[in-house]
Amino acid sequence: MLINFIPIDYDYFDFQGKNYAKIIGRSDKGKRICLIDDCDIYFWAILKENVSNKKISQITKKINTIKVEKAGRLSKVLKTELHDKNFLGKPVQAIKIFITNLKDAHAIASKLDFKEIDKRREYDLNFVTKYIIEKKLKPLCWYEIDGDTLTDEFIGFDDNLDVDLTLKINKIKELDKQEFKPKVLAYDIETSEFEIGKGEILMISLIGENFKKVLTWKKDSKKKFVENFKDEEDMLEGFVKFVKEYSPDILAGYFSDGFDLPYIKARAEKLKIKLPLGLDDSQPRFTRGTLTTGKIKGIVHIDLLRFIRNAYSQYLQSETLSLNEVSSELLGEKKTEFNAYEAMKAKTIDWEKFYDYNLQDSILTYKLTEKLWQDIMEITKITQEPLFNVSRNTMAGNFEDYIIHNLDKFNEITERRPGYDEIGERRQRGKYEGAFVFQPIPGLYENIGFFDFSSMYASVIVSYNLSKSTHIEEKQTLEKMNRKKPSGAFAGEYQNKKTYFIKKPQGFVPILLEGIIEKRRKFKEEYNKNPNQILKIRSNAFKLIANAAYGYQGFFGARYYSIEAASSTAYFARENIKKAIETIKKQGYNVIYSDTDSIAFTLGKHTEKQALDMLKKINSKLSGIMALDSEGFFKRGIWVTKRTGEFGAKKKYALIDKKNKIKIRGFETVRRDWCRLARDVQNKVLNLILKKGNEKEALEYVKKIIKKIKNREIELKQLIIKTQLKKPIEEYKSEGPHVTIAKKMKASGMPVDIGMLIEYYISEPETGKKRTLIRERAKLLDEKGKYDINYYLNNQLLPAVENILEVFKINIKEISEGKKQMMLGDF
DNA sequence: GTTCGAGTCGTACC
DNA sequence: ACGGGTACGACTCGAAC
Repeated sequence: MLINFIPIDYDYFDFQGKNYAKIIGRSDKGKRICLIDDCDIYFWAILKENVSNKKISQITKKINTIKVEKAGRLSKVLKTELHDKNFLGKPVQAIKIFITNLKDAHAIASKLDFKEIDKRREYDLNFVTKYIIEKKLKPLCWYEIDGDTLTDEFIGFDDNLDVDLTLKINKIKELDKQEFKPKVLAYDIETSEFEIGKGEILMISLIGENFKKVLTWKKDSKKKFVENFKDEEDMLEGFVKFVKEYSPDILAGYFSDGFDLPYIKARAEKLKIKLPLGLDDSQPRFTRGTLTTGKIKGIVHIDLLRFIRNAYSQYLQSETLSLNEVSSELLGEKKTEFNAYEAMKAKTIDWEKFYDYNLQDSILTYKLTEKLWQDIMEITKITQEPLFNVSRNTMAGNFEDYIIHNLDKFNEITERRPGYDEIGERRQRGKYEGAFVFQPIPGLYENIGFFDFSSMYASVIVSYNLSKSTHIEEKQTLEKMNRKKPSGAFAGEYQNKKTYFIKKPQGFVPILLEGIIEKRRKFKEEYNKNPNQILKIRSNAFKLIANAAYGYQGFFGARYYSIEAASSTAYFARENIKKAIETIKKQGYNVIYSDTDSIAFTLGKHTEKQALDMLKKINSKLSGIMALDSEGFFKRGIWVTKRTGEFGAKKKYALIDKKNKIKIRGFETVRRDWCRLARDVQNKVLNLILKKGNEKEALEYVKKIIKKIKNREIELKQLIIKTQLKKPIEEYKSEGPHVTIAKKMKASGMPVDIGMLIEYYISEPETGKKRTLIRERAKLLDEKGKYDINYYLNNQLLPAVENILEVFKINIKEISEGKKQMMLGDF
């Protein structure tokens, strides 16, 4: 039987002691299909150098007899084969050991204690990853499947499986077809308490295509979309029923790994009911760890917050990743305004409003899933790991998956994941020197050019062949190359010592990374010729993965960890940027700033064309695939002094382009832990100065605001300070204002959780007290009190503007105090 | 009791 | 435990006076 099929969810099962893959997906007719496939299970024993053939056959014989009995299961070695392979770029002889059940790979591997065996590898890859690599049945790609309906051996296997058809795979053929729109169901719950399982689930909303429901047992409603149930138990069963009827490919929530799904499970357990959400009626399973993840068999549970946090957040302006802010930025739509907590506390709940509110959350989640689907799908296709993992992976994790799924091209055996001890050692290793940041001279500059290296760290890794498998110690270099100077190597640096990387052959990590950069370049070029959304998303997906390579190699949890490669990446980046700065200076330009991969300079008497010609010249001399781009030319820019000392502050500047578009970096304006007033006034000041080229209007404006603060004309809303609670209250060694407020909140029964933004304002000190700590004056928003004029002047407004005005030799602090004296004099 | 530098903490840049 | 280092700046804490 032939069908066109797209794999969506992967799982495996044991049958008569063997592992089989179970793949859930759709046919091109929209039918839900389950495929069963077998797959060789094996791992590798890498032999030491120069082991004799006689010895190898002796070992092999012994290996063939290994048996392990575990968990009532007898696992054994099926056969062995000797192969020429590569490990970390070096040729090795390795025994391929075929076994019956992957679950026992660890146990069998630990029995291989022959002194001729150097390393054991790939017993730590999971079945699904191995299966995808072996059979090339990649997630979210279309295939023509030649399969058989189940024969005697599997009969009855799919009796309890909610699919239209189950086939056992014979042959797989990849198709060109690309498009796929999954069936998505978004969900969201509302509860009476925040702590998981503590309160009741009041309602659950569901949104699909032409499908909207709010399930509740609290209060009957005439709204068409509200389904009434007699109690919570009944509602939860109704939830399962609706999900099963809708039969989605994806069940999407927002923070649903950490809240909605665990809550539903906790309540079901408490009420002693089952939650057979899986296609095989299994219940959701949770993995433990710092971050819980909820898995449903056959349906891909996606927590959009996880994806956004890992893949997207660095490109968002939102100050928090709350559903409200993210939706507002990405969709231009907000949550329904309704304070459930307040309403419940006051016991005056407008249930109709509450239902609308609950529904809107699912609507936003559904729309966000639609909006981000192409991104998730592209990354899934590139890394070839199942959607469930990709939607939760960090970008470094995605980069590692990409490597693992492409190692067969290099005949490479996969390196193992570091163990507990190894991670400990890696974490103890000292840090290394990072990026170069130019010390700016404060001032207002005109006609500024901005150059930056494109994907600098990734292109350094490729250009200097920096990776675990290409790294060599100095001694080795000298010996192997039989030279006094290691000219066959790139000399990097780690902790002030030279460390070397072979120039040739190119390592597999740099090769793979070069491929990613190359594809990114290609799709970007295509997009520029023919702008369409898919090309943009595709180019962006490759960019995201490329940019994770550097962090990956320096990350202690990486299979291909190389602190020397990471350190040397930063080192070569520094060398390159400094050299570019020197070149630009030599051409008569004034370099005013540089951070990591960018350089700002004033044109002076040069034209833009001359600057671009210089750019070409610089590019022609750069190593490998490195490239310096022009980011653009700006009318004006401002750099200020540090608060302490007379030097220019790094990572703080503002620019205005020819279209009067302003770009602000590092200033309080873009910091969420400053009050709205200080941020807005600073923003206005920067705007006025950059647009006009002088400070006059800005100064008048600031004076006006100072007066307003002194006259208590500022609304409290403008004075709220928001600080995130980063750890449990008890763990703070030093108690800042936000910790004090968090304590207060907890004491009054308000929900306080790690990650929360704590909001407060600073009130006047009690009379008589001379010196008080800020935290003693910090107050909750609904606590009565007068805002502290001095605090908001001296700790918020003036610090935000004084360094900017100082560029024009204005001392706003003196002006402010002078006014104060005058005012006092008025009385 | 006040002063001041070190340490803690949060947030931003790239 | 779930990418990296660089940097600013507020605020607390505690030693030194």
